[in-house]
This record gives sequence, structure tokens and C-alpha cells, in this order.
Amino acid sequence: MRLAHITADDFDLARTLDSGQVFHWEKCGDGFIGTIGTKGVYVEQRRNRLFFKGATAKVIAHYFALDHPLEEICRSFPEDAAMCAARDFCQGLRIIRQPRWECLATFITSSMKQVAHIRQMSRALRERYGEHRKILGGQVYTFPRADRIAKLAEEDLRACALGYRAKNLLATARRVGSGEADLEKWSQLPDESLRERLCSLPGVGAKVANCVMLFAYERLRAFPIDVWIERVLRQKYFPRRRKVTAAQLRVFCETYFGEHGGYAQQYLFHHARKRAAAPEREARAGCSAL
DNA sequence: CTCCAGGGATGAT
DNA sequence: ATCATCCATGGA
Repeated sequence: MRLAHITADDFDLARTLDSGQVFHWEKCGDGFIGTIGTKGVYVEQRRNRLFFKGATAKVIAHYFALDHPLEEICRSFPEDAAMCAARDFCQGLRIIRQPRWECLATFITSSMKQVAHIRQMSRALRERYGEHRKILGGQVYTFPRADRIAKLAEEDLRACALGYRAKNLLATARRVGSGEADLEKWSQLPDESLRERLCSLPGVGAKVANCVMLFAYERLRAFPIDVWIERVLRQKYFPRRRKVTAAQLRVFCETYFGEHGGYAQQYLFHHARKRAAAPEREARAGCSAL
């Protein structure tokens, strides 16, 4: 099998795909299969090279954000103990550039769900309503367009195990599919206006809006606060302080972590989730005891 | 500000 | 085999 390749310094493909920002790539041999937009893609890392099939080098490099100046981004992080530990743990993790609708829709389904569930919902939606692509003998499916989902019934989405999220995804798909909400045009807006627009969509609150800003609009300051991050913040940055409100945390994150706060968040998040399975309970217990 | 519905996988018993 | 746990949004 003949694959094209490009140089990918300071990049860890497996870590990036397993960091809770994207949910459809599947292990296949020594690499992964998935989609980038409408293309079925295989990608495999060998040292500092990415071998791939199904898309152009340009598309691959853009999707995986190989142009992000990762060293510079890491240097911009605050140098506290928690941040340094996360930075060392997450070498090569990049925040990738996801298609806007796919990212928005996926994060609407993500609410109150863990990674394993999100992957299953994404897979069900793709298999039933996406377009089939063959790649190296594997089967992949594109994420269904907004106008495709807009035509479905709530029951169809519930059958993909979306639960109450079905209503929200359907309502948002209708707004996006009709052009009433123009996700591409919104990319011109400044952060605050973009966040406002996203939050006006059904099923999108502050957390989901920040995820979409970070993963689909390249707003690298956006700092999604989920339970994992909140745990880290309270433990590492506000130890033994009761009564730190959500608003106080939000303000702290917006300033303290700087212009690449979103990267800092992703590193803290991935480190917290992945550092061993055992300390998890301990960490949670320690948090609630504060 | 607080409370709580919601649902399906996952880990504990 | 049941039982508790995980969790974002939106509305009361």
C-alpha cells in the first residue's frame, strides 16, 4: 500500500485524537480512519511523519493544525506546577480545525455525556444519515449536513440514543440548514458576538459554545469549563477556599491563562482525565472535601 | 441564587 | 443482576 506523507514535528496524532475534542476517528491497523469534511481519510504517524490517504497534504496539515506554533503556545502558558505538569504530559497535542457544523452538532449531543457515549451517538448519526466512504477497505461515514438532519423527525434522532438532546439538535439543524444561522459568516465576528450567537442556538450554553469556538473557529482563548476543569481549577488554583463561584472561576481563566487559554485548558483537561485510572476517585474525594 | 429533569454506558457491589 | 455515578442546558 502506497501512502503519501508530510513532516509533522511536535505532533502526537494518537494523543490529539484521544483528547476529547473529536469523537469519530477509529483505530485501524497502525493508524486511524475517519473523515475530514466530505473525504474519507486514513492517517498514520511514524515518528515525525504523517502517512495518509484520502485527502491532499494541504487538507491534512490544515485539519491537524500543523502550522500552530506549538512551542510558542506552550511558552505562553503560566508556569505554575499544574500547568507545567500538564504541558509535559501533553507534548504534541494540537487543537485541530474541525468543520463548523460537525463540531457544533457533536458538542450539542455531548451535553451530560461521557466520551464513550458521544462517540456512539456520532457513529449512529453518521451511519444512518451520513454519506458512505471507503478508505483502505474500511468503512467510514461523513457527518450528515444540517439540512439532512433538519428533515428528520425527533424520533429518528432519539433512535440514535440522543435522548432529550434530539430536540435541541433538530431545532439547531433547522436554523443552520435554512441559513437563518450562518455558521460560516459567523467566523467574521469577534469572540463575544460569536459566543452570543452560538448561545442563542438550542442546546448550546456557555460550555458548548466555548468548545465550538475553540475547536471549529480557532478562537484559541476560548476556555470551556466542564466538571474536569472545574475540579482542576478548584484543587490547584483555589485550594482550601470555599465559596469560589462559577463566575469567579470564569474571570480567572479568561485572564490568567493568557492568549492561548484554550490550549492550556485542553492540556489541563487531558492531563486530568488521563493520569491513571486509580487516582480519579481520590481526586474527586479530595475536591469535595474542600 | 437553588433545584432538577434527562438517559445510557460504565464501574461497583 | 441491580445500583449508583457521570454530567450541560434550560426552565421553574
